[in-house]
Amino acid sequence: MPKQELAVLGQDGVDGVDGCPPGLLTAPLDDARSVELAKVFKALGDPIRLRLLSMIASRAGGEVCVCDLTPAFDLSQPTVSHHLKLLRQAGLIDRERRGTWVYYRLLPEMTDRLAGLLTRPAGQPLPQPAGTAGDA
Amino acid sequence: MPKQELAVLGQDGVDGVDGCPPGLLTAPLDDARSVELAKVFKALGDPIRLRLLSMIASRAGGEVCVCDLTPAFDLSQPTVSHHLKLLRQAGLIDRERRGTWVYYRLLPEMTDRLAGLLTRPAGQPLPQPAGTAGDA
DNA sequence: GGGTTGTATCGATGTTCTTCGATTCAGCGT
DNA sequence: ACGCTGAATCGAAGAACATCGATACAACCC
Repeated sequence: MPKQELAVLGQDGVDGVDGCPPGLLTAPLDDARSVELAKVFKALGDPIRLRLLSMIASRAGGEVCVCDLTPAFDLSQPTVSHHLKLLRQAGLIDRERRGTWVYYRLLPEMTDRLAGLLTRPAGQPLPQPAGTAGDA
Repeated sequence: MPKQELAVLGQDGVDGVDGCPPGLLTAPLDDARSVELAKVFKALGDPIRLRLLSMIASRAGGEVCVCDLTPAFDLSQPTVSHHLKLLRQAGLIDRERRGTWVYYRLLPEMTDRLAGLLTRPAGQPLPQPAGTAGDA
C-alpha cells in the first residue's frame, strides 16, 4: 500500500478526556505521533509550499487550477507540481481533475488540527516573564 | 548583527483591519513573509524537535533543564543541543543559564501566532464537498 | 488517428540538513 | 589554580531535499 495519507494525527483514540486533543503543548508527544506530525510541518517548512497553500486556501471558490498556480512562481512546472504533491501527501490539500485541468483545494481538517495542536488550553499558568522564577 | 530572531511574523503593521492577522488561509502570503514563516515551520518539521518542544511546553514550571532533555533521546549531546538551537532561532523557545545548568522554556507568543495563522475566520464558506462545485 | 495543451513522473545535480566525535566554553568544588 | 561536569560550537560524512530538463500520461480538438 504505497498510499499513506497521514491520518494518525488526533482522530484515533488518543484524544484527551475532555474532548480536546492532547495538544503538543500540554503533554510530551510520543514517538510515533511526532514522526507523523513532523511530516506535516515539514511540508509547511518551505516558502514555495506556504505560498501555494495560502493561494489555494484563500481562493474564493475553494479551488485553484494548477494553470493559475504554476505561472505565479519563478520555477519550472515540474517543480511546482512536486511541491503540490508534497502538500497533498501531507494531507493539507486535495486534487480533482476536471477535463484537461486539475484543481486543488484546501483540506481544512488538517489546518484545523494543527491550529488545535498549537493552541494551549485557556488557563495555562504562563511561566514567570523570565528572571523572577526561582532566584532564591 | 548575526542575531536574527524572526520577529517578522505578524506584529509589524501588516495585520488585518479587524485586529486579526491576515492568516495564511485568508490571503495569499507575500514572498518575504513566506520565507520567515517557513523557517518556523521547518523548525517544527522534525520529530526530535517536536518532542523537545512538547517536553518543554508541557513541563509544569515552564522550564526544563537540558540535563533532563538530553538523556530522553537516543542521540548524542551535541545533536540535542543543535536541535534546541534551531528551535531557539525559530523563536519558539528561549534559554536561561542558572549556575551550571541551562533551562529552556516555551515562548508562547510564537505558538500562539502560528495557531492564529492556521485558524480560519469562523464563517469561511467551506467549499462544496468536492464534485458539486461548478459542474455546469 | 494525429496534433496540441495541461499535468505528473523520472533521473540527475547541487544544496541543505542531521548526526557524530572532538573540542571549547562556563561554572562549580576543592 | 586545578580538575570536574554540563552545555555549546566546530568540522566532517552521509542522507534528504529542491530543482531542472526530458519524458510520459491525460484529455481535448480537428
